[in-house]
Amino acid sequence: MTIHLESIERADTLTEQVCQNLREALIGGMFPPGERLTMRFVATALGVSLTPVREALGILAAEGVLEMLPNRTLIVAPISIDVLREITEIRVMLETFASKTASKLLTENDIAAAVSANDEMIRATEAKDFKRAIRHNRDFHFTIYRGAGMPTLFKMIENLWLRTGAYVNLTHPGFGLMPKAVENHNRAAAAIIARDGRALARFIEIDIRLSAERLEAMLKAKVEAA
Amino acid sequence: MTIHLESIERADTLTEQVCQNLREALIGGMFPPGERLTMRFVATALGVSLTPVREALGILAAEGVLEMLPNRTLIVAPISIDVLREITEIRVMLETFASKTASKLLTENDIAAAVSANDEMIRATEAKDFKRAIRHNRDFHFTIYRGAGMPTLFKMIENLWLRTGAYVNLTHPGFGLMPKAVENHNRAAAAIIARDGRALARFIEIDIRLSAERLEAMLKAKVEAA
DNA sequence: TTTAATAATTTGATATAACAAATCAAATAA
DNA sequence: TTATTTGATTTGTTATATCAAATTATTAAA
Repeated sequence: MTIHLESIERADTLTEQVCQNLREALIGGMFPPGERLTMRFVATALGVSLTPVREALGILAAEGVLEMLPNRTLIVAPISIDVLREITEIRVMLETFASKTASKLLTENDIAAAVSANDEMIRATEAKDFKRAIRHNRDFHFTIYRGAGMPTLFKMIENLWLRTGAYVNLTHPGFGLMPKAVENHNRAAAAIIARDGRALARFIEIDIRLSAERLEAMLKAKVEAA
Repeated sequence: MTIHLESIERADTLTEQVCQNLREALIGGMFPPGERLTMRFVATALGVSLTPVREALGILAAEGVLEMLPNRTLIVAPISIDVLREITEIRVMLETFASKTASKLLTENDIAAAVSANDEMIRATEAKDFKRAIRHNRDFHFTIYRGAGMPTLFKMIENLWLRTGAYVNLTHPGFGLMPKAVENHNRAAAAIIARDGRALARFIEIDIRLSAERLEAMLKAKVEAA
């Protein structure tokens, strides 16, 4: 007899949990860039010992999400304008490639999910619920990128998003309301439905560059203020 | 009085040293893909405690260089053909971009270094000293990529190289001798001197695809053998 | 001899202890 | 008051101890 049972997944390691926890906090804009993260603080906040926290922070630092100062202090990595521009060009390459690849592979479910995420995002923006809007924006993009079926590419894109994540909460309010951006998003959704990879890639690129411009303006303002 | 002293760099953390050590071993092909790495083995081999080893392995695993099996065992990440193709496409995008950017920025020293690395690589290949050839090939490529002045991009490229690193030592002997590859390398060197970014990018792409084909053939042979 | 059950060993996960470097606070001297 | 020095505290680094899961070795049963 061969019974088909679901394979039991072992519970995540504490390190993985801490990592994920911090990632979500970063995406949620809980820590502003430059904020210092001490190990004992994170450890007591999450109720674990130093060991898994240290490992998690080490991983995030290796990914460039956190930055280690010469004193060995870890801070949420601030982004210079140069690095932002660099990340933007890389994002354009990777995300347009993922979009083109995905457009042929997306299931009907994927398409429905992406379109609904887009709708929800616009609705949330209109309701000025920016946290929700940001989440749905993420869902929209990542539903597409995941659909490309390329795990390495996906991970790389995720990482680049994470690195700007701490800033997104700061730029988005104004950005979400821009008619240009909304219109662009809707066109992207239409391109998904039509499985028009080239068009989708074009709109994704515009989306990336629009938000990068936004962020750059914000960074410049910050530099001047200092 | 203001004396200008060189800033003292703190010695690397044990974790960083272990990380670097393992990276070099991987590049050098010391561990075949699939090889298991136990923490205690690495720890005693390097004469440190488990803690820094565990952190280093965690980082390498997060980077995809090592793979964690369901049992929590860490092995040198084997590469499937699908992932190889994925990595190849990403490499083409990132490395041609880096090449184009670098061609305008390279200093005369950089150019000299790249050209000399190329010469050395060909000479080492002719002498059938493949270890040396591999090292100089790396130097050639990374001198260019570093010249783009894009730290994030550079890190990403480095990581992709590392992931195929464990295989390179297996494919290279035959590859290095291919007249097509040698000729292509020489043309790339000429393009660097001429600061012809577009041409350089073209040759880099050919180089990537040639070696990827090589590797893919090897992987297929391996799969059949199993 | 092969299989099943049990014991011994290895290995990864986590917490804690100990130390050194860095930071901060308080006290003292200018 | 301002600057300097000393002392106390925090923080990162590393090693070790402990435990549970997994693997391997051994023994007993078929």
